[in-house]
Amino acid sequence: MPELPEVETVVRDLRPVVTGRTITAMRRSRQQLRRPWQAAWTAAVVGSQINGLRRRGKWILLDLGKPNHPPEQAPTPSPLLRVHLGMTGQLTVVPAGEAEPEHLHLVFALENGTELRFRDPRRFGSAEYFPDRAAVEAAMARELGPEPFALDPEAFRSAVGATTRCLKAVLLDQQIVAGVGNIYADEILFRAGLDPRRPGSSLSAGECDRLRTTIAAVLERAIAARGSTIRDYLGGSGLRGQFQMELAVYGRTGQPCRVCGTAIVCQRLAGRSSHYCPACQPARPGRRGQPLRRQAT
DNA sequence: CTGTAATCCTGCGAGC
DNA sequence: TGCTCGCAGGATTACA
Repeated sequence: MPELPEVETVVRDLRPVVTGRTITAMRRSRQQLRRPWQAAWTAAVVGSQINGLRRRGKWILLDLGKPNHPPEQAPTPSPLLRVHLGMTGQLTVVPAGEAEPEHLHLVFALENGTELRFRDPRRFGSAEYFPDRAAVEAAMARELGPEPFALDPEAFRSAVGATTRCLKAVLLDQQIVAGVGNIYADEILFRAGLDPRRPGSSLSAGECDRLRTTIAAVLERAIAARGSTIRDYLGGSGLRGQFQMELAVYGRTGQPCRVCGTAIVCQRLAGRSSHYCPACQPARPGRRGQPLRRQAT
């Protein structure tokens, strides 16, 4: 399930092999993705040059432009291709002759004989074309919170303290911090020693700061490991991630906590399966080390 | 405001 | 061993 570390890995893998390339042709499967591909987009994309590849939250942004027309001299606004990997999306660059896998939905032929391919078995992902990059970025600035590595301490304390929603819901809220999904939310809360059920407003300033620095630390560590491959995820170069080996709580229901040996609990929070150690993540501050013997439901 | 649940979708594992 | 069923969840939307 691609979250920020997985998306960042894809972007880092692909950036050197797609930047400066020109899209010479495009084809797609008959099946629609999460958001429909408009017929007019294909004509707009073909002939474009990929000027850059970026990540914002869990979104992948491809800056497009016309060859020999630098963005600042372009007569029209600079276009953008925006991709979301959803649950099972894979974005890779391969030689054009390579055998086509199942569930291949978008293929962009590049002028150097390679192809940028979007594969997504579950079709939770999306790809959209926007003629005006600035408009999309303005919309994303409104809808998405800050990147986790640039969190303002005071603004973060204020956002977390202002809500009674549980910490799990807070971390999944892309408006509070962009890029965290279910796996890393659980891992972050474990490493911060915070119970995922606690309301945001119950955190002390110190706990809030600890949560903020742990978000960045866990995501950085996961990026260094090229993300987590639970089942489907592949990086842009087709490699699996390695962070799944380091997961402390996610997917470890009933297994002993790696720190204290207490059985990891799984409970549904914010509509998602949430894993935590009842001893290392005490329900109330200052009760560290007291096993709660809570049963999974 | 907050939570819950349905929606999209396929693959897989548990259970019978 | 083969079937059904439930679950996995990111973003969005509807509703209690």
